[in-house]
Amino acid sequence: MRIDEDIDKAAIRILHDLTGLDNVFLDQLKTFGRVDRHPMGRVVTTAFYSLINQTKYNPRPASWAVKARWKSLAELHEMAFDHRELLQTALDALQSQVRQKPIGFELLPEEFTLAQIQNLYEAVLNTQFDKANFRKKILSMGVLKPLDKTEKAVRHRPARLYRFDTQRYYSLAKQGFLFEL
Amino acid sequence: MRIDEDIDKAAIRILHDLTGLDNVFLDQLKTFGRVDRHPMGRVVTTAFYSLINQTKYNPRPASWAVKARWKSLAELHEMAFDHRELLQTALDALQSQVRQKPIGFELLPEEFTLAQIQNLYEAVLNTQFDKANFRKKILSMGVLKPLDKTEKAVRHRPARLYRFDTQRYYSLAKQGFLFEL
DNA sequence: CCAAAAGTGTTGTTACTACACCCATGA
DNA sequence: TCATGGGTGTAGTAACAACACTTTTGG
Repeated sequence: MRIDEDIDKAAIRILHDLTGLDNVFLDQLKTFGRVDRHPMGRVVTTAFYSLINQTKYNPRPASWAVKARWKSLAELHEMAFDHRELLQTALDALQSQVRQKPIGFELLPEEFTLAQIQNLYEAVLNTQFDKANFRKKILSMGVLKPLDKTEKAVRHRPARLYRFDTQRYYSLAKQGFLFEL
Repeated sequence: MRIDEDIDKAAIRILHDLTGLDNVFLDQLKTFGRVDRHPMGRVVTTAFYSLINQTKYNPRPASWAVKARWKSLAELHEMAFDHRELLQTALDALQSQVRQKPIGFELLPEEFTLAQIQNLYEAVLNTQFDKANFRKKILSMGVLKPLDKTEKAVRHRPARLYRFDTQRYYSLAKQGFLFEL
C-alpha cells in the first residue's frame, strides 16, 4: 500500500495491476501478521478476496505476472509461505458469507438459470440440494426477477432465465429481511 | 505492534497493558487504513474486539490509562478519529457472530440461569424472545450442562444454574452441527 | 419416440409461535 | 397469602424434506 493510498484502494489497484480486473467484488478478509510468516523479514499482509465471474471478466495478467491464470482448487499444490492458510481462510469466509448474503450471484452471468445457482451453491458449500425444494426456497426470497427468456440450443427443455434484483434486495434488507440459504 | 511480535500477541499485550486483562476472548475484526483517518499522519490500525465477563475479570487500568473504565453504549458520546466507525463495526460483528457461535457465554459467569442467557441475547440483538420458546431452543442444542444448583436469596422460585459444555460443543461442531440461535 | 433436464404438486415431519398455566420462594 | 419470576404443556402454523410426476426440447 502506498503512503498516500487507502487500504481498500490499494487492494483494488493491486488486483488490477496483476490481472487487469476492475469493478469486481472485493472484500477484506483478515490481516496476517505472524513474525515468521515470511523468510525474508517482517511482512504484515492484509488479505482480500474477490469473486469473479469468468463469463463477464477477462483477466489479463500483467507482464510481471504472466503465470497468473485460473486454477481449480484441486490443481493447487504447494503455495508460498503461509498462502495456503490465507486461501483456507478465504474459503471458510466464502462458505459462511454465501449463506447469508447474496454474493453468490457475483459468480454467475447477469442472466442465469435456477440450475446454475443450485450448482454454484452445491459447489461452494460442498453439498447436494433437492431440486424442487431448492428452487422453492430461493424463489420464495423474492429477489430473483424472472425474465421472458429461456436457454437456447440445449437438447432438453430449456430453462427460464432469471436476474438478481438488486433494488428489491436492498429494500427488503432495510426492512430486516435476511437472505439465508 | 513490535517488530518481533505476532499481530495477535500484540493485541493481547496491548489489552493487558491497558487494562490488566488476560486470557479473555479476543478476535480480529478488521484493518482500517483510510489515508485521512488520523490527523497526525498515516496510521493503519488492525482492530480487535474482546468479550469480557465483568463478574469474572477485574480491569485494572494502567497508570497511563487511568480514565479507562466501563461505559454503556448510551454513555458514549464523541469518540476520537474514526473510532465510532470501529465501534460500529465491532457491534455489527458481535451481532452476527453471537447468532452462529456460542460466544455469548463469554459474557456470562461460569454458572448462569436461562434467564441470564435470554437477557444477554435480547440485549445484544436488541429483540425480545418468548421465554418458553427460547429455553426450549437453547436447551435443544445440547450444549448446556444443567447443574444441581439453584440461585440463592431471590424472592421468587430460584432458577436452575447451567454451565456451557465446551467439550460437547466441539464434538458436535466436528460433526457439522451448527450453533444457531 | 427417447433421453435429459426443466418444472410442479403432494404428503409427512419437524420446527416455530403464541399463549395459558403451574411452581417455589421471600417477604 | 401474595407478588415475582421460574418452569412446562399444548395447539395451530409455517417451514422443510422426500419423492413422484409432468413438460419441453434436440436428436
